[in-house]
Amino acid sequence: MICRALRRAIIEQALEPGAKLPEDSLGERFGVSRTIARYALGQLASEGLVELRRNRIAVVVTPSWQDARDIFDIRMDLERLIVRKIAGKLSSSQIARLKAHVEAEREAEHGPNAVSIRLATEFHIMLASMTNSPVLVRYVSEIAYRCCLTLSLFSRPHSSECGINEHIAIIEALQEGDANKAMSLMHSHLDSVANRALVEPTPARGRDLLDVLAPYAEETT
Amino acid sequence: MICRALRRAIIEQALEPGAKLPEDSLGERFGVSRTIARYALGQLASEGLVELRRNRIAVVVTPSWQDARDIFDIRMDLERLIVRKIAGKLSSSQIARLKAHVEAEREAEHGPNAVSIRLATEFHIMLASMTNSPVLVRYVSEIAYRCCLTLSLFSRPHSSECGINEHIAIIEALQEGDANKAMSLMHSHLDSVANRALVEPTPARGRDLLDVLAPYAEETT
DNA sequence: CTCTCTTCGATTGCATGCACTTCGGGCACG
DNA sequence: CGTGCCCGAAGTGCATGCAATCGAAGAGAG
Repeated sequence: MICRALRRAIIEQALEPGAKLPEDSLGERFGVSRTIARYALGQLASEGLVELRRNRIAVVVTPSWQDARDIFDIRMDLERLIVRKIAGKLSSSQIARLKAHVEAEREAEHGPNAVSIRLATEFHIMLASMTNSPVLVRYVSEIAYRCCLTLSLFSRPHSSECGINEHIAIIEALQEGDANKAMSLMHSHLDSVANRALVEPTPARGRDLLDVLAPYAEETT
Repeated sequence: MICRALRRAIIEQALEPGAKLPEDSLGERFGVSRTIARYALGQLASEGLVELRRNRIAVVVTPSWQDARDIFDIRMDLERLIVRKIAGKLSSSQIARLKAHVEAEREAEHGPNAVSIRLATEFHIMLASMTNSPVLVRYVSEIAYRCCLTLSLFSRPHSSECGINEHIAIIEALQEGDANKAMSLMHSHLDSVANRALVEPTPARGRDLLDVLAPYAEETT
């Protein structure tokens, strides 16, 4: 419960990376005791959204550039696996649900950026859930959520419009049962998201003093 | 700590699927309070090794046949990704560590079955860790551990000898830097493990009355 | 004015207490 | 002999208390 709320707050960037998450405050805010808040933090930590440091306040993770690349790599493989699994096997009601979701994406297109990012993410999770593979759903959810974080860090001028058309194309390929086409569409979709979004971080724009000084520190060691 | 111990107990089948895990007993056994035991159970649950039912004693999960297939599917993809990532990029010390591990596998070959299964599993996790991708390590670990459980359920006459030679072949392909060869070796390795191990459960041999009756129950709903 | 040390409030780590739920054995009854 | 019910023991869900730890602000020295 509180877990879900926290997760949403994080992926919609209401809590930006680095934000502190004291157990008391969370508990008080949600009307539960520290025990519950603590449990939620543990869950989120195991999903890689929260960083738990011993004896210190938990914080929203700040994914590194390397993390981002890793995660996108894995995501690419998993999502290709998903479309391969479900291509041509979707019921008409499932297709309808997908199309309805894309419609919702289009409506939110000019709304708040965080919402459209979340919707785009949920589209992928919806696809995953249609494989009826709980593990796959969990992994893709987790990875997709972390991609949200990453996108918020490394891509200021996010524009998701093109993504919507690609979603539609993927649905059509799935409907036709053309697994290879769907896989290559998904591939290029994710690839374009990654390349559009993941602009190599300008080392100068360090959010944190430590990050900026890291390369210099190496010389002195 | 207690988490690691429990995990090992589960994957070595000291605790077989369905075994009850009361918080008090665990805490007492490990000399900690319920709080810690409870936390460990939560972790293991999020790894899919333990099933947490509200107000009821936690139990070691009993993977279904369908779960097993799903997990092997995903594993196949992830492990192919791993060898693709590390082919030709391993240092000589890494190669040495891999070979040493295989040697350990060979030594344990005629020891207790559970140990050789665990070693075989750890070989794959070792490979994953060489990608330097924390997420990949976590997923493969989790999946591999669950495969242990699955193997213990669906394959009585387990023989891992052939697996050892395949491990060696994979190492050599990685050393040569032949990503495609390594991937196809890994593919056939996992495929043979899956097919050797995952004998379709004979419906008659229901461990549990509920399992047997499950298909019939659907009609009545 | 800056740097360091110290101290105290803030926060976590863990254990324990209490209320509620579930389980299992015994007992009455068919 | 089998079946249903009931109640005590066992176990979980959650809150809270206490000690240990961290960190930020303030005092003091240079």
